[in-house]
Amino acid sequence: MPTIQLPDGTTKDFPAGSTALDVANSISERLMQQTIAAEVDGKTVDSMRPLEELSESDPIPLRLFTTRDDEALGVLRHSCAHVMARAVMRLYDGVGLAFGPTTGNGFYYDFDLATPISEEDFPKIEAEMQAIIKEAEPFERFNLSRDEAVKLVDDLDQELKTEHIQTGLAEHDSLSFYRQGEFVDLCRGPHIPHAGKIKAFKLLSIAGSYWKGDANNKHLQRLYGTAFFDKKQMKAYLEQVEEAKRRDHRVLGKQHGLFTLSNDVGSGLCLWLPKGATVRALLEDFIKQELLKRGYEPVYSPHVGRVELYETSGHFPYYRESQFPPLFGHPAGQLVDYWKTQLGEGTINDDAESDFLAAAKDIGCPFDDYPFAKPADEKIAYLKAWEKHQERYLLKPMNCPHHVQMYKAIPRSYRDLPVRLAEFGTVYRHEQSGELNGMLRVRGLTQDDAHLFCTPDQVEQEFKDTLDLVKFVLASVGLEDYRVQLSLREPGSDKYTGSDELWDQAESTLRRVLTESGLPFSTAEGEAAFYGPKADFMVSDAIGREWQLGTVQLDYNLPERFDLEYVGDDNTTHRPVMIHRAPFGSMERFVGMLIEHFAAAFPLWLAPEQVRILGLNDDMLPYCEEIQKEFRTAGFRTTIDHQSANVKKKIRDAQLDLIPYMVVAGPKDKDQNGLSLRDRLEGDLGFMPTADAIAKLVEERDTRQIRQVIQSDFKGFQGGDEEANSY
RNA sequence: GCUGCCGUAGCUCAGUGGUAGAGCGCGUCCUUGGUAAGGACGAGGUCGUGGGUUCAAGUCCCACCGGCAGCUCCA
Repeated sequence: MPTIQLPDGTTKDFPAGSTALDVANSISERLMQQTIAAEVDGKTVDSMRPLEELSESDPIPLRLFTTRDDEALGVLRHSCAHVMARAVMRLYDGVGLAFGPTTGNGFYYDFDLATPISEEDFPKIEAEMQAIIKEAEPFERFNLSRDEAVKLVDDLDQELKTEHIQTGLAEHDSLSFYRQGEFVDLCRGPHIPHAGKIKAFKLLSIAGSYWKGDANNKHLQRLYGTAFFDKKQMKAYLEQVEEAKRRDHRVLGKQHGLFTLSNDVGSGLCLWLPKGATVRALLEDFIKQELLKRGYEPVYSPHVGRVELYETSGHFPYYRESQFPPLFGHPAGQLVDYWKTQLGEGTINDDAESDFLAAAKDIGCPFDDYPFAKPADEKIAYLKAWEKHQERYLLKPMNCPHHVQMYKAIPRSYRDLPVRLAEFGTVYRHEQSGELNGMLRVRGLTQDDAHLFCTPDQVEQEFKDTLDLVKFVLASVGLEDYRVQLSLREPGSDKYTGSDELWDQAESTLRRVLTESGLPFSTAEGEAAFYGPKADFMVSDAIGREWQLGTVQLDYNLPERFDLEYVGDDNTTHRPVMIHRAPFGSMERFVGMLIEHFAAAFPLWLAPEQVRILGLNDDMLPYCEEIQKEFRTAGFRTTIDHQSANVKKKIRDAQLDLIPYMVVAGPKDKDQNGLSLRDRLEGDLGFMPTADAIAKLVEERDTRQIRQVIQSDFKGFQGGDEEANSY
């Protein structure tokens, strides 16, 4: 007879075999109706399984998940994925099932299917799903031994499931399945009690994918959908998706002349047009001012560096795949580089080697004493010795090695620390072509970068100050809603550099400062950089989407690799600690995100064009110019609309151009030495003296007021981690 | 990088084998007006690039370049 403990601490005995639904029913029938799943010992479980099967604890701690809980929504969606798979199997022959997990916004299922599915097939599939839901059949769980499980999926002709049991699940002795009518699927669960709980669902898109995410594996068709407990929530979600499409920075960036991409310049190489450049320059100026106040020093570094520099830092050849190829001073450079790689991989033969030497000789490198008969590593050493005298440059993939050289340029005493070197540093990364996305993912980007070199004792204060800076700059553009992800090392893993002691110290420092800061944060084990733990800012935008922007990283690795030192108060040398930090991340990504956040309607302080002056007729042009002069003197970016059109047309154009303020100037305004002001949000504000209008705008600009953002009440959009329900 | 789809005027798009179209924008002229589109006329395209098929290619085929969606990746 199990004893159940509810979250409020009360305990109660139930007959053997009682389920979470029985417990809910004992409280009220209504609660039972709303119960979707349960939590036992911190794990989400089926509401229809006997509780004593689920826990050894006494009493058993139980929490009921109802339609109001996010956990329940995940369970619902996963069950809906099963319903979708069942519908697809009814409609098509020879459907192979792969995985069908939930995502932050819905679910998908991967199918191995000869017939291509297209969006035109969605109504058909949705109708079949609706029929299944109407039947409201229960989800029934059963366990099988490995052998029985293999036999079952074999009988069902599910080759992928067979493979998965034999490889991915090799360590499981017993495997769970769920049956719903004729549909049986290998699945960890949990599920909703019956299909009737799905009150709103929709298929969203079809896409290609690969078995287990590997491009060498079988190609699959992935069908995406979403589900909710009621139609209203789903409608809100779908509207949010539409709103996101309307805010696409690639469309708005083109429409408003913010940035452009050119085939001839190259993929992922963003061209900042005057208006976009204005926004960026304002943000950069703003940050520069702030950094000066906080003790940072500006530096500049070139866009290339010798390959040796990145060999020392450890980024070359490790990240070679995502770097632009090296620039070689000698024509044989590339040849030698290639040959070295071949030697390293052991994919060579004598003929190829002779060809290589002949080719090298042709372009001026006889290599007379090449160690022909020696092992590959001696040959590599020989070629490396040659390379050492050659020029080999890399477009810089990060700024740290350059800043490190600046630190090393002069001897440092503990009295000089912390040293804070800041630069808008442009770096180049050869991202895969399929990854490029407008300004959000590019190949040339400018980080609002800085490196802090400090003593171990100073780390805590510096980290605290950095958090404070990030909070301040985000608030200045109206981004107040964010959380921090603290990325820690994976315990027991050997892929990190630095002693356990340093890591423990670094991680506990970050954790302590984050806790004291009051910022919401979550931890992610195994997500740390190889050189140290980091704190990433996950920022929510106006319509509730989350973006990873700024980052703060502790680094014990580069100081070691570059042998950085300072002289301590004990007159011996010590190793400084480095902090990498970029509040915006990159200017490209940040401005791209801001375009979507504001839907290109930038607040007054950031608007490329702040005030547009509209004359009532052409006779007013001289007066418009007088007004413009006064606004310009006050530091505003303004233009005069010279169209020979009526004021309605000029206002419409200015509204569509998202200009924060319009000045309408007619004879009546001129007579009274003033203007009529129009706010893009409020409309006509009526007549006011020019000085008053300017004072009003100066106030709004200098306090960096944010007036136009719609704050969404839809939370969790694009949020949340993927949940792997399918084992 | 992989799979699929796409590439026509500055922008958004129509045009499926027989001499290139619309709307918006742009230019000129008329209009001179009070808070989201006044009117007329006009300029503008070797249809992404290179091959091929055909009497004939924007249209069909191939390759390349670029874009989009998804996958994979992101120091």
